[in-house]
Parts: sequence; structure tokens; C-alpha cells
Amino acid sequence: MKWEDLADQPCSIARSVAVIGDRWTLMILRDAFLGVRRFEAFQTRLGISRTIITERLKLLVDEGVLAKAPYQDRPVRHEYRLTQKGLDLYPVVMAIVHWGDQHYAGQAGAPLLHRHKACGCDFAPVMTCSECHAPVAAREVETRAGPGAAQGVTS
Amino acid sequence: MKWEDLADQPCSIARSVAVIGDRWTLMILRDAFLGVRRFEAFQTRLGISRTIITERLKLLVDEGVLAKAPYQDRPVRHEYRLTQKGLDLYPVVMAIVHWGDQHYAGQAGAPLLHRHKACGCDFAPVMTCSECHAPVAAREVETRAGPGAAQGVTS
DNA sequence: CACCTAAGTTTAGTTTCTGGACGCACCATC
DNA sequence: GATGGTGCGTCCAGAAACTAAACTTAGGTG
Repeated sequence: MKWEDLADQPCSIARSVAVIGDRWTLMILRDAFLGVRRFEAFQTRLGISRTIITERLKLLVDEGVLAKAPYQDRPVRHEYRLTQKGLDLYPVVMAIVHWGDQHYAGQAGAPLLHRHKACGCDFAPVMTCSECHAPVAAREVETRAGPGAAQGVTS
Repeated sequence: MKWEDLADQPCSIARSVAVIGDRWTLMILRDAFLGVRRFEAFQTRLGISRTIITERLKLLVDEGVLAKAPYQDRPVRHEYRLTQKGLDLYPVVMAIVHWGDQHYAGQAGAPLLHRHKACGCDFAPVMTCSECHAPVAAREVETRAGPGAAQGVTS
């Protein structure tokens, strides 16, 4: 399978991975959630080639994850902001952060703390069931084909 | 920045992405959570080169996400199973699935349904606060440097 | 013996990523 | 009005990653 074919798979993971599933896109999204908006800032913080930044930002804009908006005229300069679709990626980013905190934090602890404004506490994200609101673990879930599955395909 | 430098960043996203953040690793994990355990099965389902399967499985084993265990002798054959560290990635995978379901499901609906055995319902994953147990949205969170941050680094 | 499976390894060709230079439109300073 | 700085790119040659397809190893089947 080629990478470009991922988007056509009857699998939500594949379709998502086609958009966000490469090394640098995830890092760009991390920075976007930390408030980074400008090309130069992304490039400086990541230290990767400008070509890749250009290409990844374009993909994210094309997919509607980021929106390009002018922040000045003469010369026109644009910044990249998370759209609602982009903000919907927050659970993905937080889940990744949490896994890193669990398994790769040094003895010093987590590099970043996240405070939930509503309750004022530093928190960890917990995945819960939308129906019964209890935390969900992998072994408590049964997966089966849904309405959008191609026949015979189980992915 | 080089790809291999990601693991040394004082950022849990970077350290996680160094392990799971490429196109095919995420697809391999998807299949692992669906019960795939053997080399040939991963290769057939993904349709990518055997070289990459070999390399990615090795990385995941080295990182302790998968464990290689013999399932027969003569000839010795191994299978790859998720470790606890691997199972801890379930929220990441589910968050990605959910985002795909939200934004890329066709009119037919989600390709896969997930039933929570505890309550018997098909569910969506909801990210909640570990302290107050309320759902958390991106805008309700304040991020700041934690104990594991390098001085002056805000990522 | 020829053929099959599972799990890789090797090889050669293609694609992607990289750093670094360059372009362009404006602004500020000398 | 020449020089330098900023913001956001593009272009290029070389390096790295990925690909398909053939080959290997260790055994099983007819």
C-alpha cells in the first residue's frame, strides 16, 4: 500500500493517519496547541526544513485542520490557527502526551503540566465511555464492523 | 532537527512520536489492537514492504510496546503481542479513531463500532479530567512547564 | 523430489527529506 | 538611496527512507 492510498481505506485510523500520521505533522499540531501560529515560529521551534513546514501546513489547511488568516497587510502575512476540526484533535494530542508522561518522563517528572481551569487541578486525561461515563480499558471493549465498513473488511 | 533527535527532547509528545509517530507504526498498532499477532498477517493486511514491517516491529519490541513470544517450535515461530505499555496506547488509538469517525466517516457511518462490555453500549471515547471527572475541552486547559522541563524550554 | 508456509534479508531503483541558498515584499536606519 | 532586517516562501543537490521483488532459512506436505 502506498501512503496516499491510506485515505481511501474503510478505516478511521487509516483516514486520520493519512492527515496527521507523520512525524512532523504531529509536532506541528503540538506547537499549534501551545499557541504557535506563524511559519517562522514553527520552523524555528522544530528546526526542520522550510520545505516540509510549507508542505505540512498546506496539507493541514487543505484538510481544514488549520485555517490561514491574514494578520497584517503590506506585506500580507498569514497565520495558521486551529479550526474546530483541529481543536477536535486535542484528545489525540493529550493521549499521546499522557503516554509519553507515563513511559518516558525522566525522574524529574513530566515536562509539561496541564491545569483544568474548571476545577483548578493539574490533571491527566482519562478515556471514559460516552454512555456509562466509566473509564474504559482496552480489554473491556469489543470491536465489530460498523455501518461504514466495506463487506468482509475488518479494519 | 533530525528524526532521531526527537527522543531526546524535553517533550512527551516528541518522545512518544519518536516511537509511534510514523505512518506505518500507527497502522501496525491498529492491527495489533484488532488482534493481529503475526508477521505475515501484518504484511498482508497493510500491503507494505516486508522490510518496513520488520523494522517497525523491531522498534516496537525494543521499546517494549510489543513482546515477541514463540507460538510453536520446529521451526520456531514468534508472534507479537501488546505489552501493558502497548495496551496503554489504547486511548491514543481510540482518540484517533474517534477523530476519523467524526470527520471522515462517509454517509454510511463509522467503519467500526466499539462496544463497552461493562455497560453493553456502543460508545465514543470521551476525554475527562482525572481530578473532577468532567469532560475536558482544549480551551479549558492551561499548560505550563512541569518539573521535567528544561529551563527556558516551553515545549 | 517438488512445492508450501512463516519470517525474515538483500538488492536496486524510486520517492521523500534535508540543509542551505535564493527570491520577494516590505520596513527601518544610516 | 544603500544596507540590513523580517516574514514567508521556493529551488536545488545530496542523503535518507521506502518500495517491489527475489532470495534465504527451517521445516512440513504429498
